[in-house]
Amino acid sequence: MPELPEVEIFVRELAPDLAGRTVTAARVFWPRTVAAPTDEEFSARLAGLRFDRFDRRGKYMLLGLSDGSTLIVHLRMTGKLRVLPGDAQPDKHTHVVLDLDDGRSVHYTDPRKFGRIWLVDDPAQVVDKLGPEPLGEAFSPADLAARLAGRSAAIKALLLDQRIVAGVGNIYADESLFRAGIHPARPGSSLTSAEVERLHEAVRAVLAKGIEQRGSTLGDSVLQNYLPPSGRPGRAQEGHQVFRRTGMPCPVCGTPIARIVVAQRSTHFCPVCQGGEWAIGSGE
DNA sequence: ATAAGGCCCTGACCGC
DNA sequence: TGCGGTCAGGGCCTTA
Repeated sequence: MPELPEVEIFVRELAPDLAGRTVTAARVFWPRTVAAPTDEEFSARLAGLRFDRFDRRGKYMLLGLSDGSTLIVHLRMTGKLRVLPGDAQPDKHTHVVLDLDDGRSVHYTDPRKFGRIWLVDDPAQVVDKLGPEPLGEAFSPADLAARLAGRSAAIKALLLDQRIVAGVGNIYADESLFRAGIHPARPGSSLTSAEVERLHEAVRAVLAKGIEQRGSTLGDSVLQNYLPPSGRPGRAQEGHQVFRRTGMPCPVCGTPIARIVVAQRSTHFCPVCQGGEWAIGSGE
């Protein structure tokens, strides 16, 4: 699933291909993919606009256009954006195609149809609820502690809440909690300040390494959930310590990695390294 | 206000 | 081989 590192690589790879290109036509095959405005208005407004800015907020791609509006793309589970030759045929999973003035086309494909695209005047209309960028200065141990205060939900669930911190998904949540040595089911408010500091460091380190390794490509055929526009798979999955490693030895202590469900998400952790002795109300 | 559960979707996988 | 059932999963919506 594309999370912050994967989306970052997407934007970086798309930028040189799209910069200065003008959209000549927009074709929508699955209207629900376009969250706003209506698909007719989407196509009508997009024609004639030129890409000139490229940014990311959390897991959202922000593609700026020449009239000041922004094309926002969220890939969710299985969305992909590729720049293809103009004669490339849309396949059964292609939901939106943007034709460009250089004869090529941007294809949005998404087998799960969970991804969404917006065309808005102000990106805040879509991303204003997001918490701080984890790699930015606004994200500090104090900020994280404040957002966790009084929260009884599992820390794993809170890490997945985009209002706490933007861009962390299932993979990097598990990896961050492992790096910080924190059990994923711990109530958010039960973390000590030392643990919050470790978690803050872990989130940043894990995401930064994910970007460095160009994201995690956990392929399974059509559902290959992440392949950047260049088609070069990422390598971050090779560094995963716990994610989808159920039963395999913990890289630190050798204990088999366990899998539980937290917040309806599969969750992987080391029962020993991640606080085997924790219990609600036990202190320490 | 927070927490928990359902929903959207469909390929993959399992059992028969 | 084919069919039915189940699962995964981010974000949004509803319910308590």
